[in-house]
Amino acid sequence: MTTTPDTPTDSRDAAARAVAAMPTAYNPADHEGRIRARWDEAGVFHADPSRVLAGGKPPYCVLIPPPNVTGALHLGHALNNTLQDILVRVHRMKGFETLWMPGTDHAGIATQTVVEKRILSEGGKPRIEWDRDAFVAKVQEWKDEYEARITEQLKLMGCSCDWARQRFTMDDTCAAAVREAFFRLFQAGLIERGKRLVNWDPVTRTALADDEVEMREVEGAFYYLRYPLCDHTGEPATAVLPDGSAMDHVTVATTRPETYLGDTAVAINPDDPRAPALEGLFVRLPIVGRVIPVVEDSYVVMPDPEGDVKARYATGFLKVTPAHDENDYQIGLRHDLPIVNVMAPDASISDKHGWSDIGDAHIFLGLSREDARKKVVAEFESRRLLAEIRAPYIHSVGHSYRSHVPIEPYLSDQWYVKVTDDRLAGAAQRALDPSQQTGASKWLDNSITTEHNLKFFPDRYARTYEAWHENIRDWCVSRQLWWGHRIPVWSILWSGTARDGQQFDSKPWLQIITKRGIDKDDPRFCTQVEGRPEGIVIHFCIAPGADDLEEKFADISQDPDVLDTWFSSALWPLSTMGWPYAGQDEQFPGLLEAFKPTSVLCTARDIITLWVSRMVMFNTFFADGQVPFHHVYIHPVIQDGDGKRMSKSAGNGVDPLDIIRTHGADAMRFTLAGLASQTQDVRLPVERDDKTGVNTSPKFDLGKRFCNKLWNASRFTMMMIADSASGTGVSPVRTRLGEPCHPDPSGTGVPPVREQHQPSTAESHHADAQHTAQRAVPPRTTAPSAVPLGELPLIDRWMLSRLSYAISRIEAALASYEFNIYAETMYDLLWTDFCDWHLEAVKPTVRANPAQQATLRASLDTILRLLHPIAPFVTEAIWEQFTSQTLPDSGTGVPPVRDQPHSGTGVSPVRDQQPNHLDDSAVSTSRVKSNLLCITDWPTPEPAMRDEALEARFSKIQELIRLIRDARSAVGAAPRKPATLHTSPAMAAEIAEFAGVIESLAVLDRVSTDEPAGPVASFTLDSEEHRLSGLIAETDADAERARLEKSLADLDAAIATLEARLSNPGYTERAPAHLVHQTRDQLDAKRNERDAIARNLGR
RNA sequence: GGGCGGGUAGCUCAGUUGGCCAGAGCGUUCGCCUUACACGCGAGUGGUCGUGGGUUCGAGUCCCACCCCGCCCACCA
Repeated sequence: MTTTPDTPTDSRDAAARAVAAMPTAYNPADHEGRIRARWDEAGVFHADPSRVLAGGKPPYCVLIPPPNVTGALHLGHALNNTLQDILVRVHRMKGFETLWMPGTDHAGIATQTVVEKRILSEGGKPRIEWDRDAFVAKVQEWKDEYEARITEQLKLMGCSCDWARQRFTMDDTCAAAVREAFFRLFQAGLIERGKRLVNWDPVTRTALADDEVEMREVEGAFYYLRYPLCDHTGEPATAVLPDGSAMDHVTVATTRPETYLGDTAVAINPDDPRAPALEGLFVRLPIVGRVIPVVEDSYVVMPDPEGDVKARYATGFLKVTPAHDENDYQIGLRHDLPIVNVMAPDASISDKHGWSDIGDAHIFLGLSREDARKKVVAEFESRRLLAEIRAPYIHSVGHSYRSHVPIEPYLSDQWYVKVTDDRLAGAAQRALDPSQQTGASKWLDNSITTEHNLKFFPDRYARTYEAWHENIRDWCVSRQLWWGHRIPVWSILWSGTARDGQQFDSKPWLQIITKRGIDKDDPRFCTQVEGRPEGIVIHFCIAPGADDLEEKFADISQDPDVLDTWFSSALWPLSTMGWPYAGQDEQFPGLLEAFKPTSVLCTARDIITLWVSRMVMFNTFFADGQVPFHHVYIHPVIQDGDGKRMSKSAGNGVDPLDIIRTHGADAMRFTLAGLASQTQDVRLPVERDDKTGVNTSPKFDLGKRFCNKLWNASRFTMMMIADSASGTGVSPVRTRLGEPCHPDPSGTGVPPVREQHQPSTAESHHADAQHTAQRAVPPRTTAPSAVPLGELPLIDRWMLSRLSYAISRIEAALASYEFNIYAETMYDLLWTDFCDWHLEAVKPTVRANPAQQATLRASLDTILRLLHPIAPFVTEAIWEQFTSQTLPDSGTGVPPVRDQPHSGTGVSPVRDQQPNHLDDSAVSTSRVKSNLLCITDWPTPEPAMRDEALEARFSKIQELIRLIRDARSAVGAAPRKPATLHTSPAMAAEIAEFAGVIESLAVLDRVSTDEPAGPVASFTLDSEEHRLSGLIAETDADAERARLEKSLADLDAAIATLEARLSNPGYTERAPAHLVHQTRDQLDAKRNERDAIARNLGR
């Protein structure tokens, strides 16, 4: 069955010429565009749910965290998407049906803000003067521009997204999901209207959610204001304190004097000794003239010079401004105080929003809060009512995360999602994997069953998630913006009493809808009634698609507000898959069934509260307790070299496209992957290129060099193969796979623990449901199966062992999302093991040894496969060459589309797909099926190939070679000057086992067991002395002497350490015997080495 | 104030359950255009592992306290 395909010799020669024609440096720009086009044409990134549903393939799905359409992608996006692409590509190669869903986020407030700014900077009119629809159209233009740009950037990075399914959080599909979700929540009583203090952004003039507020340290001041005491009529009054002194005013301390206009009380702690004297008294607000009570409230901090910050600054009297401070609002509720709002939505002082007793305070009207502060202070000072200013006072103040101005606590009517309900926060909390729950959560009612298999990587982030739900507050979802999903609620004010003098019944809405001819039992709407001073407001929420109902409400105004952008983001796992109409829409056949829950969410930690939590809450609510994803991988945040956040305005940002241009996409990806450790931040030193003005980082050079190294190692490998392939091209040696001729080195018959196949991320959580599918992915190997391991030269067996080790290590790293280990393993495998040792070792022999060529082929094959997810372009480019060389009859015109891989029995047609056999007929099969690396199989570790004993032997050899090179270098001998090694018979025999490798690598002309004649350079390995002759002339003896002196000193130090350890009775008595034994051996060895060197020094 | 992460070579970072002389890349020094790669090859130099205690025969690793840096949460008296 082992026929050799007849391969035209001239084709072989052509292949050899093609390899020779490869440039000596990898130039990414020569390849990336072409490779991208090939992927595109092959359509290999398009997921087909039917392949999952038919039971053939296990699913693997990743949802992109949709980038905001506010601007172009930055380096953080590059990291985020590189890591996702790595996961997706690995799983695609493993035979999973992979879906990476791309898309963008409309980013309501952020986008509206940047567009407003741009319009103004281009001389346009402010938003308020625009027609709403026209403005939204303008934003839409911006969105189209940036969506296209972002998509292009992702493609340039090599992201293997399913572009045909790209979504936008405000497209029709997502809009339908938003309407449906809102309606269902409304119906379930989880959405309600409330008049509360909200986080108000006076610049964008909208409410913000709690987590859209960022705290910033500001330098402020404490102002001490005097309020004259009076009685309830406003007549001046005095209080007599316990110490007998009289008091005609109170002094309040505040950082916000301008809010005094809205004060409706002054509070004192009931435990304050002065409290009884003030009982029943009032104060008169200066200028305003408002008479407000002194109330007792234990919230008030009593002054204490030794106490905390508050106590040190406190006077014991607290001005209470319910409309402009959350705590004051609470005090106001407790004491039933009036609420006086003295500000307009832009935070200027205004009497139009709930303030009528202006008095003489009209002088402040119209001022900004900043100017009002100055003026209030000045007016108090001129009236001798300013007791003191203590500055600076450093404190943190909430700022809008978009406009960056201080947040104004502002009383307004807003829509809230009651996330404090057990069905939302509770369900989200219970979704957490039990292994990551602290057990202390108030939400853990185990009588409610949900899927609980949401897992965080690294697991510490589970605590962030958990803590968030413990203290969560209702989510304000209405935004006073134009860019976003309009709230589907129509409201009407029902004023006064019903006709006929009757009180209206509990369902005034009945009259409203009856009048409109709407069936009261129509399930497509639901209502909520809100009591207000001016009457009753009835809110009608209309289900999506009920256009006739909307028409009937046409005379009632729809809520002008839009939803918080995170509302639609929270639905991302559902809306991207076509929920809620997935079943009825041709566009989404089987998507939800096939790919939900998704495999992993890959994001940065700042998004855990904003997004992750809300996705889980909504998903568990809308999808019967199902989690939206099994794993949440939180990757580090990239900072600049000084640990500062990268930002455009700070000028320390790095543009991914610049790096792709200068270094190539693969170089960027490799470097970024190497940064992705388990820590929370990583630093990337940023340097500015003075010529171009472009920011870059020396870190990316590593990736560039690495790609170049791969390119050249591949070139060399292919030359070695191509040269020799002009004969039969096939080894005469054939064997069966999986039958190691080499005895199991460990003697245990099992591979080391770490080498065992670990379930991949997706495999583990799909384990139950996808059991059958799992078996459909058969194991494969990287072994050059046609040659028995035992007949390969030792150096080749060593290389295969290193390959096997690398595969297992990468497998483990991927399972725990340790991308840096993956990258580092590839670096060591390619650079150190393959290039530095294996290629160098086989150079003299490989041309004449087909078995060694097979090893080279297997090595390159495995390296390309393993590296492809990190560096898809360069590996794919080399693969083109590699496969066409292996199969010179390429160009058949067969599209490089693989028909369903791994389908069927699981008995291994897969083996036929490996080009790494010596059996070229097998390779042909693969060639016909596909020559795209991105859909070629992922290597699995072959335990038989791992030979730890051999690796240990070769480590010793490597040490020997380093010592020889060191000696050569130290005595200043020419690098290529051959030397003779004089060694022990045992070592000579071991060297012989490696068949010339050592002689070649260490530049030896001979290995001898004889005594050397003439001057030598000597060194010791273990306790044996080795000498090199033919290297030094008498004149170099001084250098050799100096080198020996240094070795001697090092050895003396080591011996002292070991002796000290052994002279410690505690050590010899209590340490494990094998360690003590080992230490004794070491000491003996060091002493022997020392003696040998001393002898050579003539002592 | 509560929580989390970090402090290891000049720089950026690894260091798995405590156990040979603490590693890598970059930088730097010396020598090399050696049958792919000068984006390269070979060999060096370089560390009181933030500080102080403790546990242990043995601590970068475990415990306690403290000092810096960063992040998250809470807080405009």
